[in-house]
Amino acid sequence: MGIAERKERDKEELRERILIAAKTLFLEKGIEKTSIRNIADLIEYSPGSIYHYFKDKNEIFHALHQGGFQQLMSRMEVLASVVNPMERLKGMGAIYVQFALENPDMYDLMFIKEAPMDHVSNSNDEQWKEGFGTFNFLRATIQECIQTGHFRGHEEEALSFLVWSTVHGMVSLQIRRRCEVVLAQRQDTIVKDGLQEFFSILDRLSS
Amino acid sequence: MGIAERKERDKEELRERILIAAKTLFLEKGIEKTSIRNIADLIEYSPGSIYHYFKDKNEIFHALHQGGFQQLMSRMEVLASVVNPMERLKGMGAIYVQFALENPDMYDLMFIKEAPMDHVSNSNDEQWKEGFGTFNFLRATIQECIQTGHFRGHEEEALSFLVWSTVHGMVSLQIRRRCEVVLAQRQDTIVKDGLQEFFSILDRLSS
DNA sequence: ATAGTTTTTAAACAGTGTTCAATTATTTTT
DNA sequence: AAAAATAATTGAACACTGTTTAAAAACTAT
Repeated sequence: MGIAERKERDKEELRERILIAAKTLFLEKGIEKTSIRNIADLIEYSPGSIYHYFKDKNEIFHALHQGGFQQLMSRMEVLASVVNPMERLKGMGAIYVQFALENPDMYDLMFIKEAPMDHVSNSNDEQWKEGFGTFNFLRATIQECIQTGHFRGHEEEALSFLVWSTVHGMVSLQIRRRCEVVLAQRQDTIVKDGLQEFFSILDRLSS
Repeated sequence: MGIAERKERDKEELRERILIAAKTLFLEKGIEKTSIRNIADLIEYSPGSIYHYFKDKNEIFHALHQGGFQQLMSRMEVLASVVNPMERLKGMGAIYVQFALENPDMYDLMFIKEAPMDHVSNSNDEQWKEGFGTFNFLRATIQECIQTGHFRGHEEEALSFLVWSTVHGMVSLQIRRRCEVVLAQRQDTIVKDGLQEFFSILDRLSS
């Protein structure tokens, strides 16, 4: 029964090729301008055949944005060795912002675009449902901070959401070009400067 | 020469009718699903005629999102009577979040969608370029806070951006449905809870 | 009434996501 | 090896999209 396995592998391989083509085009032109026909052209298949591997266009981009989470999570892993939870927390913020600014399109797909979320709510998506590892990592770190006497009087879950929101807010205003007009002269540094302000606030809260 | 004026008024009136139709459909179905043909159907004109009043689809939504800023700004005006800058700052946060949660589609258009920004960068848009009133109001308030001894050691512009980012982050994660999966059981209250955490941090910073 | 100007329209262009019957390729059974 | 069954692939079609443009209609000025 090795044939069935080989066919399985072939199918998986083509699926992967579709994903790679989609990612290439998406990073070049963005989601909206990447059409099924573009993807089909690139892998030299007909447009219809793609629908044997993915239910629709959103499923393709949902699959792509999963890879992004793995990337982000693996970047966070260097922080496992940081024992001080407050330092680890700041490290997470720095890595998060850096990831977003270095991969704006992928970040957009992961945290801003609505396209992939249609799929998350429909099919009970393991990668999301049972965790979203990065956010749980943040929660665990903040819990540790609280246990070591920081953030007195704050509640872990809501504070975690607030911290996430703060870094997300900065990078998403930048990515979606809301700084261009209002902070034109400081566009390039404003996110890093804002992050520094955030760090100094965190420091002030810990004592 | 009253005829030319009447024609001017007629033209302005149809422009307004297009805008109203666009807003109606946009709030019903979202930007992407609102087509020029939909708008034309609603005002009982041909699709082509719309292009005599607006350069393209983005210009229509750019015009719409201007109205949103006026709405938000007028909500902020009740804070003019609040003399304590720290109280005014918290009031701004509350009003901002409330506006976003009550008008999620308009907020989306104003601060998340990329569509209207294409137009902002091209034509030098007065409403934006010479101000974006709400952000300047925030900056002025924070400057006042600093002058009255709060936020010692912080820089006004970067801190203003950070504050804006924090509230924007919370509401945009909510609007773009990133709380559904990761904070499912607390979806309805998490933004208000996060805002409370934020306020208590601000309080802690002022003493 | 005629000429000139604006406004409005229908048709066309080039594209989109998606579906589906028909074709081709491959595997299994006889 | 030939025939039957299964799976993969295709091209055409459907119902849309934003936008352009030449022609028609409506209106104003002479």
